[in-house]
Amino acid sequence: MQAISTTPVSASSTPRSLRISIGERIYVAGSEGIAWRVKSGAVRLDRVTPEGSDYAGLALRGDVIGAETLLYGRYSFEASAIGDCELEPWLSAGTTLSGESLLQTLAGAERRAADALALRAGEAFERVRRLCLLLARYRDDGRREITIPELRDMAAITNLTEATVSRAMSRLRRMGILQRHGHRRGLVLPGADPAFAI
Amino acid sequence: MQAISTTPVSASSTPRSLRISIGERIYVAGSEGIAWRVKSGAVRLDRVTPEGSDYAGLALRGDVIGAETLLYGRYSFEASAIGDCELEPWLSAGTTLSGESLLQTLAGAERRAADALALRAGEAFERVRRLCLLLARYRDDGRREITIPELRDMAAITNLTEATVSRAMSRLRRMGILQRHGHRRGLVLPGADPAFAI
DNA sequence: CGCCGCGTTGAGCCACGTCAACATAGGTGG
DNA sequence: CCACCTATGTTGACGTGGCTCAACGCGGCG
Repeated sequence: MQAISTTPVSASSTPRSLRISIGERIYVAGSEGIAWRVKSGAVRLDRVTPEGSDYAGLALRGDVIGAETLLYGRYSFEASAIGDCELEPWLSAGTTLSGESLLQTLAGAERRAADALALRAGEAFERVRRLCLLLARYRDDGRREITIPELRDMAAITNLTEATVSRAMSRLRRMGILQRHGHRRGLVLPGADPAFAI
Repeated sequence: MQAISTTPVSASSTPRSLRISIGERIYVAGSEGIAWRVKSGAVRLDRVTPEGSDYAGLALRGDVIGAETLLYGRYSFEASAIGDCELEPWLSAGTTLSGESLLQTLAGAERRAADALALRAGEAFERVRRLCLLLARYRDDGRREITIPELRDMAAITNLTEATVSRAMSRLRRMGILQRHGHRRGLVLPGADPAFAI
């Protein structure tokens, strides 16, 4: 984990877009910065408490992170990339706040929160399978692919242990639902298995 | 459970505020209506799927429910009162959308979503205890009180079974953390136990 | 080369789910 | 008023899914 927050992006020098690699911190709670829209990838949000930081939300393509900076100037949560991410500034300085856009963001946040809650219900295998579904994206050839996050992150999201997640992933591979997942994290092609179609 | 959605509240006849009793449906997914701010009480949100409806979020005092109606005119979720509620219309027709207010709502929704996620982590007793804390409110005399939701709702929120929640509630009572909770749901006074102070 | 972080897998155990019986409150109709 | 029914909550007995603990494999890096 390499923190990029040591060189915070201020609103005055807004870049076009930002690339973050899997495993990297995007920002820490309490630091200054701007809001971002996730163009691609997956982001894990954490709430920081005196006893440590706890998983507190998920952001995927289209979601906005750090919106609270438009109010307070500082991030309330901590964000880390759990897949290679591309971010773009959201509502860059000078742009007037569009009520429509804000409402879209609010509605999206509520849907995503429901997704995150659902990932903590049901049997272990089902949870991991649904998480993979959520993380999958379509390629140009119509097949799907996933960048598998670290087990630690998948475990936090599903509220399972790393061992249990590992067993579920092994089973997904044995069943042919996931292909090509070696000993290291990386790109995986979900099969065309109809069971994966839901 | 008595649905009030059969007489939907249109934006043209906006009431000052609305009182809903514990157990009643506030609105169903797909129906027309307006957005509400929860002045007091607790609301359970559900996502409706072909296989039934699943718990999808919690709204407490200050939170906004049904904001998506400002975009689509219809509710995406289903809402039910799990405590006696007082609701007031949010951004009634004619009021211009305030970016500030929307951002406050967005930030609040994200915090609440994090709370809801946290209620599905940790040991059963801890989860139920934290849920009670979240539902407690201060009275004029400085003591706290809770309207205990139905076990079914507490079970859905914490992702436990009703039996397990019942055992946890019994233990809270035996420990003196909750007082006066008979065989029926109702008002309960949390004790001044320091363990309850967190 | 040796260390370290991450992932995998097995063995055993326990917190919680399942199932069931019962208690209590409220409603409804006689 | 009681008799009865239903919905909800309580509690016990028992089974099990997932946690714990541990050993090991593998890759990256100094």
